[in-house]
Amino acid sequence: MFVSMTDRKKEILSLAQALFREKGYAATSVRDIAAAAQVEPASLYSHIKGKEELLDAICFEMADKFLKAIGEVNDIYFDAVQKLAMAVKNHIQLLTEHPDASVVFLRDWRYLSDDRKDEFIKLRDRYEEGFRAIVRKGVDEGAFNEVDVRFAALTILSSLNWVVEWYHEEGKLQPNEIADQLTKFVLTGLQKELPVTYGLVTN
Amino acid sequence: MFVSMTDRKKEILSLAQALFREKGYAATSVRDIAAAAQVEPASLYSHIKGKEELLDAICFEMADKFLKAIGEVNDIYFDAVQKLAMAVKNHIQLLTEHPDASVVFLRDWRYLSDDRKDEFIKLRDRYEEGFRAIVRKGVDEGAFNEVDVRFAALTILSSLNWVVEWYHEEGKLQPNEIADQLTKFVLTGLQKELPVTYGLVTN
DNA sequence: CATGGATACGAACATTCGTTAGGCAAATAT
DNA sequence: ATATTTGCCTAACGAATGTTCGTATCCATG
Repeated sequence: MFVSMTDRKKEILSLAQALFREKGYAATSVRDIAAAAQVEPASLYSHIKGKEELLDAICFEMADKFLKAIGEVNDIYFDAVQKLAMAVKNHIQLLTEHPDASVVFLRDWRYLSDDRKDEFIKLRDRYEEGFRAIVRKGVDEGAFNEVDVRFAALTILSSLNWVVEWYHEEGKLQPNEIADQLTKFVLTGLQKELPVTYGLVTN
Repeated sequence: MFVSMTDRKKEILSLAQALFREKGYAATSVRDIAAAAQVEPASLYSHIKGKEELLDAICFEMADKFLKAIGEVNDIYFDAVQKLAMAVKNHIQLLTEHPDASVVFLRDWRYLSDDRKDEFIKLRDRYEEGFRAIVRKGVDEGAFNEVDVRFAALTILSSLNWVVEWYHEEGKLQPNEIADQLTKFVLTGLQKELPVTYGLVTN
């Protein structure tokens, strides 16, 4: 992560991520970050232009990762169910691989400057559109129920995103298992299919 | 809301809610709230003990509402599916009826003081336990798939909570319609049940 | 050896922060 | 009519905020 950067700067970004996640961007001071980096506050400015650059880097790096992930899915897979499964898997993969950055990405992007925030929202919408496209494809092909596409895509993403709130690496569930369970949940829901009664044709 | 309070204090709390929602608790200053109330900052302290009292009131008022809602559900309804439908309906009802307070409740509770935060988390866990109980009941009765109860309850709540991010009162979907769609989604998922082939007994 | 970038420092800046003190006028209660 | 409460004011406090300035040290490259 954070390519084309000094090692020290990457380190600072990494520390900032953790602090932003823990306390929130607005409640994290430059002095907090400096303390974490074991450096005087002023020294940070040898590496960064300002506090917002840190937030900016985190948000747009993650946006880039998510967009690449959904791009691959829509390039490679054909079946809507397969696409969805892969999109979920990639999404969970990113959330669990970069838990700090993900929380900041999901929660603190609105502290970006107005211009950058607008840009960010566009990227996020492109990502959501990736999910909408999958749902739409599923509906068109008759594989999915005729749901409101926008509504469904947002609901799916919602159920995925909360994972960062309770996921810990020590936990018993592995990212792929989480993804599998979520995919199954999204596709078939909670309710058990009632077994077809012997001899009765229900259609 | 905010029973046993001066009208003026209720007004201030209402304004604070909107600001906290818009900018986040940490990024909202007492002066912002004072300006919204068209009053000098110092005047607020005739009504409140401090900034945190506002956050505290919002979080615990909402916690109370949510707990009452799930309490009713578990008192009245018997069937797990019915319980779930009602829990979802009540949850969406509260989210859409108090959108500002809900966002603060869901997002900014961690800026409570350590003591109050601990209390809050207990209440939140009791609410989640209400959902776990429903899922558990459904599994025990054979109505639901044999899912991880904790995992399922959190996923359901996640998919519900994101509603506050995109719900606007002008929108075409009414709270009850949102609740119905979400209930259906949670119960049966996205995938269309394949029609049973004529004459073939699939069980 | 000289140069320049990377990294860090102490000191200080202007602002903003949450909050307190003390007072004053209008509304309310006795 | 008097006393009390309510609501707001001006002024100011100390602390914390993000950031700038000028300088010093290290290290790799010319």
